[in-house]
Amino acid sequence: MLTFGLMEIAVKKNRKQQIEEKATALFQEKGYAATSMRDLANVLGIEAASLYSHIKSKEEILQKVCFRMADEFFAAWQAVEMENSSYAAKLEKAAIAHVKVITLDTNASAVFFNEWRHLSEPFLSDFLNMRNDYEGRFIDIIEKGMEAGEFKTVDSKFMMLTILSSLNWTHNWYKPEGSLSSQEIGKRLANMILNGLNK
Amino acid sequence: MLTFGLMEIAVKKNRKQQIEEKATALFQEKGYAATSMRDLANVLGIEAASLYSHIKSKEEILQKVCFRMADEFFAAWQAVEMENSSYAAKLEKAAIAHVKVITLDTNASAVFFNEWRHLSEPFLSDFLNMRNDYEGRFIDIIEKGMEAGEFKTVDSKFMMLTILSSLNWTHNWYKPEGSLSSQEIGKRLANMILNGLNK
DNA sequence: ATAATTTGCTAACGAACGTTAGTATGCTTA
DNA sequence: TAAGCATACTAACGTTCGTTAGCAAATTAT
Repeated sequence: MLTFGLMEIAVKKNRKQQIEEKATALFQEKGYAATSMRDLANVLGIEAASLYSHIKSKEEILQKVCFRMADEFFAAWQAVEMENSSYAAKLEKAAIAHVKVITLDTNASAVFFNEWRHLSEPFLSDFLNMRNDYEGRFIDIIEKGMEAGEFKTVDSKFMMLTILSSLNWTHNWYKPEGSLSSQEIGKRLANMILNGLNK
Repeated sequence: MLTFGLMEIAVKKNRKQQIEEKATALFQEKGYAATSMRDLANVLGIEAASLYSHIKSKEEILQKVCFRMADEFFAAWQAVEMENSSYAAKLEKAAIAHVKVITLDTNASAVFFNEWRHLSEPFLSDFLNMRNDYEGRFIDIIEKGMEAGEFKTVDSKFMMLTILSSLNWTHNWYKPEGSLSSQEIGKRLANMILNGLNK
């Protein structure tokens, strides 16, 4: 059967990818520290030692997930820089882009948000520097929007933390089969952030 | 020396409490699974086995922290039920009360928010039921505020998740020595939620 | 004064941990 | 057909894990 043959090839060519995928799901569910290599092997139907034909270490998986997600968040920012009307529009673009990255892989996002502290140096410092840089971009929009008289004069860092917490939390409840698209969720969150709940 | 004598007594009377406090700090810092009883003992300057003169198990500490925090969140809700003007005012009261509980112990809050999944049954189910109940109270305010024409007609669950994510995130950045009081933070968050960032 | 409680120790338990070494099999490529 | 690569195995390593048993000293309560 041709399809079967192709599937077999696909499976074999991507065994490492498969390991990372299952590991990501386990890290999301039980946490990095509480997930054992034997747990992971069990999900894949192999022995724990066999994993090491494909990966260097448990932490290598965590590193891959964390830095791949970081890359994706930065890459998605392109859409924000192309927005040239208002800062409100820029913020909406940022929200949509950010949420889009999260919804494309909620498991990896959960690991990115919750398990990064298990990175060892120098990865931990690199990670925190990137996060700082990223958060700075949000602060930038808020402050420029304030200077332009578009936004209320507020504590920009406080506002960034509030905004990002709302956006990031989507990883915890978004379901691809739900009625809301990723884009729609980003729009609604941006609307909430900009206009609030009051009528 | 009198003071020393009193300190000694205080220390001994509260050794269990002291263990829970240090454990909470470690769970916050490294996560529950990555914190060993030997880590904990080391912080207290004793042997790991000595901990078991005071506690039944590692998980017992987690249970205590999680359910004490849950109790406090529910207790703080009294203030919300006394508010009888608008639903916006009710929501502000809820935000202030919620943030107040978090800021009184950010370490315990972090454990409450991030480590509950390591609870075993039946504690895990109990915990999730309580959380569901609590979230329902926020949904209730939002929906009644919508019916009263006070709030925009929105997805109430979506809104609850967005609001609570902002409130909960304070555990991650609040510092008692900072310039904002707990009350002030609650007010600002409520204002953000109700009116948004737009001028 | 004595009993009870609190606090801590050493030694050790079985289990689980991440990982390595060495080997075997089958598929892909030259 | 041979070489190389992908995949997985068994066996085991040293380490760390949460926890128990049994004992000892000091403090507190009766």
